[in-house]
Amino acid sequence: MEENKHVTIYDIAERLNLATSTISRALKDHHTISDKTIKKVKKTAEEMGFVPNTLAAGLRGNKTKTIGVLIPTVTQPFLSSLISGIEITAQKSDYTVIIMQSHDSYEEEVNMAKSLYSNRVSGVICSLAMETRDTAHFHQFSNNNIPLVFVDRVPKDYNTFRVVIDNYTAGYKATKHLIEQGCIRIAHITAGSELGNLYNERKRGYIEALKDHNVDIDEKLIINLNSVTYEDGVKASNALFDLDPIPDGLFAPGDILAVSAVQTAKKRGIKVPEEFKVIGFNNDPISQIIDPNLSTITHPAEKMGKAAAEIIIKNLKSSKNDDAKEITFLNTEVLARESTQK
Amino acid sequence: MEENKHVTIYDIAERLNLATSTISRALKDHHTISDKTIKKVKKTAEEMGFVPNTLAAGLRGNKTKTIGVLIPTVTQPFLSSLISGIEITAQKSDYTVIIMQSHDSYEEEVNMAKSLYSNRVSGVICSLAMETRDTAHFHQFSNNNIPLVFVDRVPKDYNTFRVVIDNYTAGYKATKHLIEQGCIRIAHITAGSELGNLYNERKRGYIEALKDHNVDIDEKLIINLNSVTYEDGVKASNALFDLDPIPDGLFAPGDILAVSAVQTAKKRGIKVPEEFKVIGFNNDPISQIIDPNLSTITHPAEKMGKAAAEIIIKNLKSSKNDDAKEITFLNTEVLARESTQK
DNA sequence: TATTTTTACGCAACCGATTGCATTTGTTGT
DNA sequence: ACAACAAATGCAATCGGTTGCGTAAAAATA
Repeated sequence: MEENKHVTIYDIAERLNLATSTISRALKDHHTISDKTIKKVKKTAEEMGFVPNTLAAGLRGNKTKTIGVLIPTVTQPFLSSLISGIEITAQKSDYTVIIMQSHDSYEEEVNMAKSLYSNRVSGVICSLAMETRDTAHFHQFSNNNIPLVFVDRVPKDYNTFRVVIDNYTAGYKATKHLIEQGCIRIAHITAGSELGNLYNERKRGYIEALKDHNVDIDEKLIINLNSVTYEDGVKASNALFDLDPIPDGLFAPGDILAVSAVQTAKKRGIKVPEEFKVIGFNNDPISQIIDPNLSTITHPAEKMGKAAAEIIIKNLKSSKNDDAKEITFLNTEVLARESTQK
Repeated sequence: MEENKHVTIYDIAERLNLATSTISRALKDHHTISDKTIKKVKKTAEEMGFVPNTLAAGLRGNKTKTIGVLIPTVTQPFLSSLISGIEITAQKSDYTVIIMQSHDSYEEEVNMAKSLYSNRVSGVICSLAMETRDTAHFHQFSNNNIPLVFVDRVPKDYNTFRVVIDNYTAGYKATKHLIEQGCIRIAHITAGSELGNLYNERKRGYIEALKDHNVDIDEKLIINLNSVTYEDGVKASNALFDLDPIPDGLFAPGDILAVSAVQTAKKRGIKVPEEFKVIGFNNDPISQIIDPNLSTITHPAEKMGKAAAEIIIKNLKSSKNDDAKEITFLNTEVLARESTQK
């Protein structure tokens, strides 16, 4: 059992008969160190298998080159793509990413925020838990000048960076697309949520599009859900199909819901898209698997991740206390596929 | 701009006129500290908004209560479920999880392993990158007594913990299922990979099942891929459908491949399962979305994650140098759905 | 050659929590 | 009332890089 103690700069210093400060600077190509020494140090460090202790550096400098990511779950395609984007950008600037899942629980979110703070992350990227109504647990970051970026599910009353899509416009576009495909009784599924007002926004877009195109707004066609699981979607769809007449279109604010509607329709012998057209949201992988292929709204997950990480890194570099916490809007598009074909 | 400096145990000590050692111990319910003091300290800590600095503790104790996870990507359903399992277990014991993606690149894997080591993770859970042929970059963990668990895509010649399924048996079961459903010309798609020999194992199971049931082994029905993307699957399927006669069954070692085969079949007017039965692998979400629903082999991702994390934590607690690095096998099952119905 | 400037490196404090050991306070026994 | 012992707390070193400041050596200038 080789119990190699970690190699430190002290070990290198001793071997080369230099001061630790010299080693430290040499490893960072500090200009006051001669090229000869730098080469010598680096070579020796390599030979001895030196790996810097991030903790020590972080403790001393009170910064860690770590970005904390706090999201509901990693298993949703949108969120795992978001992570992917964050990670790609972070890695380019040599940042490490810590990922924590709130599982949409407020309590867990509070704990994990504390844990991230405890780990002295340099910046935080967060998509709020469904349950979250209060954002006080993020003050610890704001107050200590730790850049904080909310993504997608963002609080509306918090002065910090936000990376989002324009949910209103996206909802409008989706609904307009259905209208253009000939729908006149368009249903909508929505979900209640105080802080993450994205469903409300999508609904607003839906309503406005109906108004603008003189399509009747029928409250019976709007179903309100507490969560957006497949099962909820099935229930909502069945409720819609129990109506007489059934709606001829549906704007579902998520592909899972849309897929559940398509499958429920098929089960009940309702033809998609002939009798019932559906447009989803997110462009999840399943949207291309289902038959008929699902029309949907693109949700630029990876781009959003990259944008969020870039904001953090840029902010960390400039270290100016930019009070301007801008909101970044990314584009969405209608992806017309089979499920809304005329 | 409130520039709150972080509250430390020194601040608490000063306020209460106690030594930092007392504070530190009080916060951990050390038995040598009186209940009165403990309560007082905890209350004050709470009031002052104290959050322990993980870095300082980690530096001092040379342990961080952090588990490093090094996987190809977070966007695959299997891997994101794996993470989920790891996270759930880790959280129960108050461990933090750092996730890094190798993107199936050997070079990135080497770098990130170094980064994890640099961050002094307490343990490491890894699923190897496709490219990886050499595991020397994991010695730094083994040599320093940092528990290392490989999951799913594991090296065969490395004496450390491994959590896997029995790919051979799974492949055997899948193939046997097709035979039982009446298939006699069963195709198979496989992928080359030195270290992660799981495709080879699945193929072995396929071959053995054919032999055991006196079904002809036809090399033309075995397609070898370099990667397992949807596009590759389409190519492979088309190659199979170009044969005359076409195979009547396919064991695809991944649901993406299986789905691509089903869709390709449908496009070419081949009826699934009547003319062509397919069984996949993993039980990804898409397997329940596709029409017909895909028969598949369960792959207990979350369980594997939990098991891996438990091994790490258990090992860290006992701190015995267990030389017995056991291999944990988890069960798989055939999930018979529509795509293999008689 | 003496003096100023530049270059290269060393010294030591520092970050914040932990912990072995020393010390003080409190309690029990006689 | 005093030794003997237990309980509660303090002291100070430690983990490993980082960095401001000081200084010796080398190079440039007078």
